Amino acid sequence: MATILDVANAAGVSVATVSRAMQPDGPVRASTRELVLAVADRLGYQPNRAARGLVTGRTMNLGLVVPDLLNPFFAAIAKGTQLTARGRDLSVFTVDTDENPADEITAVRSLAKQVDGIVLCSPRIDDASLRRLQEEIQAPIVLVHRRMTGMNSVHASLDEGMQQAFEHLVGLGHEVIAHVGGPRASWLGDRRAAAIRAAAGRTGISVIDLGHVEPQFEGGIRAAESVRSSDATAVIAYNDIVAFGLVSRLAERGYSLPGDLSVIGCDDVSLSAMTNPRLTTIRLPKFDAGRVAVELLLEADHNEPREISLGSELIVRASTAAPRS
Amino acid sequence: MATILDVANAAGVSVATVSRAMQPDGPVRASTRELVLAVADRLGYQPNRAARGLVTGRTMNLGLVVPDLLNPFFAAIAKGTQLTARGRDLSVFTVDTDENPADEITAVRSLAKQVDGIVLCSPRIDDASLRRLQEEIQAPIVLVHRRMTGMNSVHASLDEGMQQAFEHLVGLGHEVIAHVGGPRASWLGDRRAAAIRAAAGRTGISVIDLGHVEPQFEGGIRAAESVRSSDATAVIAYNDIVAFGLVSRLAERGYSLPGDLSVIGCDDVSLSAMTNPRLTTIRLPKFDAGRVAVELLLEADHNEPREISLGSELIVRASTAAPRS
DNA sequence: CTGAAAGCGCTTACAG
DNA sequence: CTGAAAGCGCTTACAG
Repeated sequence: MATILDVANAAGVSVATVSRAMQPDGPVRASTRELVLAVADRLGYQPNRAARGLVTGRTMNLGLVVPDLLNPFFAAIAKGTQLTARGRDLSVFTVDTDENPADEITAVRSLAKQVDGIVLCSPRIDDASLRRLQEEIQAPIVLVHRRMTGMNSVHASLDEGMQQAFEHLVGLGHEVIAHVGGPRASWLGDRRAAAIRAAAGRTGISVIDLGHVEPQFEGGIRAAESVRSSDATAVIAYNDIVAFGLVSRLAERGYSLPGDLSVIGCDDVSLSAMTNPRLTTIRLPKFDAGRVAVELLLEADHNEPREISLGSELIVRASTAAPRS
Repeated sequence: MATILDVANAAGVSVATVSRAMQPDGPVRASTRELVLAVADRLGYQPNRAARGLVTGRTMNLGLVVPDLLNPFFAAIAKGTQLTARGRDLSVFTVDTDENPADEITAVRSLAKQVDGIVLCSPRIDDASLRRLQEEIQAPIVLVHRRMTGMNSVHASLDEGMQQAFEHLVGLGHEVIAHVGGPRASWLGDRRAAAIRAAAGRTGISVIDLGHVEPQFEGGIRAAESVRSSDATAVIAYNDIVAFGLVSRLAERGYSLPGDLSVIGCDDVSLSAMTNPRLTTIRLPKFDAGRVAVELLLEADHNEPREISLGSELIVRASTAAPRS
């Protein structure tokens, strides 16, 4: 709990000099810096960042808001954000809103004063609220996996991955596939639907829309029945977790996968490579999305927001195969 | 970016009065508070917590240090910590050390000044370093899933769960089981080994020690061979992830689970209920561990550290069955 | 290169 | 109940 004054006294200099010595390029005589640093080290002095932030206006803190840390997709983004931030000597406040949209607003508001910027991950709030929030606070925000004109964002383009998925399926001999969608009116959901339409059009595969489910394991369970009663020989699920639910229920119903049905997930969550069968999925940037978000934040120009689009790619594993003829 | 002075001016009172009005039980006339609060609300005033912390000595921030957010076990603990903290109006700095012990020390040090306490989760550093760290900083630390005399901690007792696991196996008709251990010299690992010895002794089951593997999916893959060549009809894995690796490789080798082999994991990570077959596992407190850690931190008495032990329980799912006779 | 002083946004005795 | 003032730990013009 040594303070800058303690160091100054012990070193026989003023606090101003200590302050300068602590800065890599502060104007101090080399020998003075050496002395100060030695004393600081001996006393275990760590500058109080809050006090520093008060005067510099830079807190050296970042805020990270995610809907659910238990969702490995967000955990990966959080990890990317953390590690990148730490590499730049930034601390990060993480808040898990537990999928509660109202909490996103609260979180951003309370974070606003104590951070230099906020990474807002897949916000569930509507466009209007989002825009209002942005105008209300002064800290720059960067959106992850959501886009909004006038705001900084980094998101994934699903197009490449989806196109690859369709080509993969066509190559295997599939002709009709089903799509199990996630929550309605989710930004990512809309993007996904568009990517599917585009890929379907290009490959000539026909797509059966099986409607929307909650983006959880249970959603997949619930969708299994409609998949069974459809003519599809393959199914693309909203995300990996939904795919797991699908696979699980189908297996219980006696399906042998991938022989009886090919399943493709989305996200490439770490567990996708651990299930049985291992899941073929469309990999979305997670760690990288977090990394880029931090970089964007640091060079954010409020007047000229940037939208960064990262790619996606199909990861072929064992849950897809040729259909039974 | 309204400041307390802005509010004071707009309300025609002093900053002291604004400050008091913002505190639930501050000594202000009711009508004054009403006025101030209205003005504050209109201006979107949010007190600067860093400035407040500077004078009160309470930052209203907590630090959370975990080895790996991608590990769903730690993600759950992080979530429990977050949500509990938020319920008490505390913000939490999260740092992911990426399994790097040295970073634990760095993280705790840099956090020390800006938080009221630190939740240190499953630290990988050795006892001596841990103790040194504790003495070096002034902020209270509470250990999660690690115990150290003289420090606050919340950890899980594996005894109940392990006993239940053995009884379950005995009831099914198993007589010899294998144990795949995790990293040597891990605190939790030692506890686990002790719990197994105790349970084995009580139930009369004989245990084959299959050595240590990395606590990852690959560890399970690697252990599969020795499991196959052993006489065990059931296996207890270090954690769920290792169990997944085991199951995966065994399935590839043509094993039908649980008929050919019963598998029990540990942790009850969310994915355990999503795999095929669903994993029987020993549930360890995760969310609750995080919650209790925060509570402990708030009432922490440096002079009289407390050690809280939470229970464990067997969750029977589909990866265990009677052995083929 | 160095120090004295002002000030960042708040809270809290101290007076009234 | 309210205000003026001091002070939390720092940084940064401003002088030297």
